[in-house]
Amino acid sequence: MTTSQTPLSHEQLTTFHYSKSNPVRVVHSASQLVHNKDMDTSAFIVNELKQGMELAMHLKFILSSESSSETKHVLIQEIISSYDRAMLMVNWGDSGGQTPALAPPVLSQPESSVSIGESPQSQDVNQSSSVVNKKRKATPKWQDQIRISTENGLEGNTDDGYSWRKYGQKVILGAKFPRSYYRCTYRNAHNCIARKQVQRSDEDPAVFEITYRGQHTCNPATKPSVIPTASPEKHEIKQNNYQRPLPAKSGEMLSNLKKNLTVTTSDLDAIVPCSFSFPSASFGTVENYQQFNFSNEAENNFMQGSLSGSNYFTEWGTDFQHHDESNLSGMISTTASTTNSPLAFPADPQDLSPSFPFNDLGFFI
DNA sequence: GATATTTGACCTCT
DNA sequence: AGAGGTCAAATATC
Repeated sequence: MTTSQTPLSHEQLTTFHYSKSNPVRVVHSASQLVHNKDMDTSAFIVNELKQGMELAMHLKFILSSESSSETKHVLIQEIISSYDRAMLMVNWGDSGGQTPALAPPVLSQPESSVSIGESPQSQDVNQSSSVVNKKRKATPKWQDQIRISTENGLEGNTDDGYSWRKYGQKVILGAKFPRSYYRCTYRNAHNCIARKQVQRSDEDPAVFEITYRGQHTCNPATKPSVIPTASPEKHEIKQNNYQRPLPAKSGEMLSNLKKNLTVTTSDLDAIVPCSFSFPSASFGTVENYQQFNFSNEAENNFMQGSLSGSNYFTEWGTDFQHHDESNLSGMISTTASTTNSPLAFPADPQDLSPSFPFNDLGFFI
């Protein structure tokens, strides 16, 4: 047996959570979805502190209104996590850096109001930020960790726009559901080292925890426009009649959509910052974010279901316009927690809720 | 036939 | 030794 896989000097770990039952959409982390290698630690710290300030100000605004306690709680959580991350970065910088200079610190993930089962993997990641973490495999350098709990009504939406090939499944000790292992379909063709793990939450089977390792070095342009067939829960998907790729028409629509949604991630080895490009249409909620990036079934159901073509965006706009308080909290949470990735914000500030106060604060650097 | 998935075995790490 | 991660042959699907 040979191991053809090149050891990763830098890896990216990004964890997403999917839930169709969580009442609040929360990005648990403001980690660097868009991680720019040029963005040094101090910049991250500044970002986090700034984010915390913005959140605090918004909380103040919220407190003076009749907002739900849930919204307040989310804001508080985000503020705490923001400052926590900043402190971690400071500590990390002082530690002399076991982590390579280019690798951002592993970010702690304070539990949010959305209860999500932590996998051993993510626990390791969390611990590694503040405690000397002895991970197996030469201590991978986690660059990112993003967690999203979102309600979208679409179960098992774990597609991120990339094409994955399942290469293993493992029963994890203490976990009710097995963990599935995927790697980029273009691993051989393009030497793409991206991998991901998908595990269903014990606590909430509707929640999928997706952990990304490594970044895609394959050329996204070479990716097929059809939806990857890989699924963490194949049996379920079959039950949901999601066994086949999208119909050609839907695939084409998706392709067009994805032209506007460029997700470029790269390993630090490749020194290519992650970047997202979205159309000027509404963007900023986790829901939106997820619908675009993480919905395998979502894309399918989405296309086959109620939406067609540009409705994808229209729905967002509608969603924004009708966001109630709790949804707003999700938006705030999302935008706040992705401060480090400015591209995660709506391209147009108008896309934010009218009551969204960040517009006035020069949130963008 | 090509490609993807399944799954038992093996490898690495703690 | 045990757990997690990966490989690769067998199998399934297109």
